[in-house]
Amino acid sequence: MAPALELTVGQVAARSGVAVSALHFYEARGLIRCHRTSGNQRRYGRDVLRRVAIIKVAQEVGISLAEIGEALASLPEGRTPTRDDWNLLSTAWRDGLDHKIAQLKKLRDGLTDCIGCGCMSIDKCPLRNKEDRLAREGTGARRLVLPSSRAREEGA
Amino acid sequence: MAPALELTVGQVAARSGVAVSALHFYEARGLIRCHRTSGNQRRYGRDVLRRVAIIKVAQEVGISLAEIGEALASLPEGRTPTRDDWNLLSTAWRDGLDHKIAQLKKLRDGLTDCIGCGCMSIDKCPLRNKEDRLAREGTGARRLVLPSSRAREEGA
DNA sequence: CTACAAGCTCAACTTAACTTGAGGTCAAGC
DNA sequence: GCTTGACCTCAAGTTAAGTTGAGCTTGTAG
Repeated sequence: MAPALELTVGQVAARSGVAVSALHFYEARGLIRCHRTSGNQRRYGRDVLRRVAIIKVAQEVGISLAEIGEALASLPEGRTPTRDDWNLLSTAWRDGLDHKIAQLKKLRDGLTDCIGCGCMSIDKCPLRNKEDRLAREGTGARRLVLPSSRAREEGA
Repeated sequence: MAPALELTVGQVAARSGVAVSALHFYEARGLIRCHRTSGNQRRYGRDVLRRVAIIKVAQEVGISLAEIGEALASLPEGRTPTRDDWNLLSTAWRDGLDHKIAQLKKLRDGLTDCIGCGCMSIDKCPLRNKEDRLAREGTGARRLVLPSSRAREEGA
């Protein structure tokens, strides 16, 4: 059935499961790109589907569009990404993803620990103590950030 | 050093690392609770620290305050949570957390797979195909939801 | 060759999760 | 007993991530 090389915005929306308006939005934020027909309509290369898939999965685990955009920026806009291109993105995210996985496990197992300790002696709770320690290191919100963002903040 | 049994809002903010305004906000949303002094000032029990710790960690992995609130609602407000109370919360979240961990791993390993396949044949990419399949099952946004929310949506 | 679904732009609206500010109260130290 | 920093309430502002709607253009199927 030889699929078309180019996809319309509606086709991308249908295949990726995100709304057309969201695709426009992602484009405005520089996360995806397309070229235009002579009549000014968007046409997407097939790699946009993978980009959108990554955007969606990343969002589901609490990564902001800004951070996703940063990571996706390492991919070439003009051509289909090569193995090395994806490799770059992957290594840029690996640490952050591992960290998040650890956070989730800590939450899950922390709750288990809470059951174990019965939360009768709150000071011994690993979950609480971790946060308490963080609090002593400074004030204000400390959010989990991906390596690239962390580096940016430290540099500032 | 016999720590005080009750904490002021400022002390909770300092120890938990969240702003006073955020604590007020969580209270308005029913996520935490306190009693008042004769002068109308908030006083918190020590278990609020664990609640806030859970709120923070859960938020970091993309769980909404509404969902966190639902889970925390299973904890007793009037007394220090017992082993069974935490157990209830834990089992309510276990599936959702496992699912999120799987999503994160898929993202991490999916990127690895992309490197493996070089993304030359996009149709074989496990990440993209998963999304594409989802898209065929209906339109609109499909977000990862915790079991309780999922049940609520299905009931509506 | 024309109807009409699909696209386009741009501005305004929405929800979540807070923060900021104004205007006033409480309480601990000197 | 007063001053000063911590609290209080309530309203309005902010940022992220989209959605919705109005008004206009494109392109394809009959």
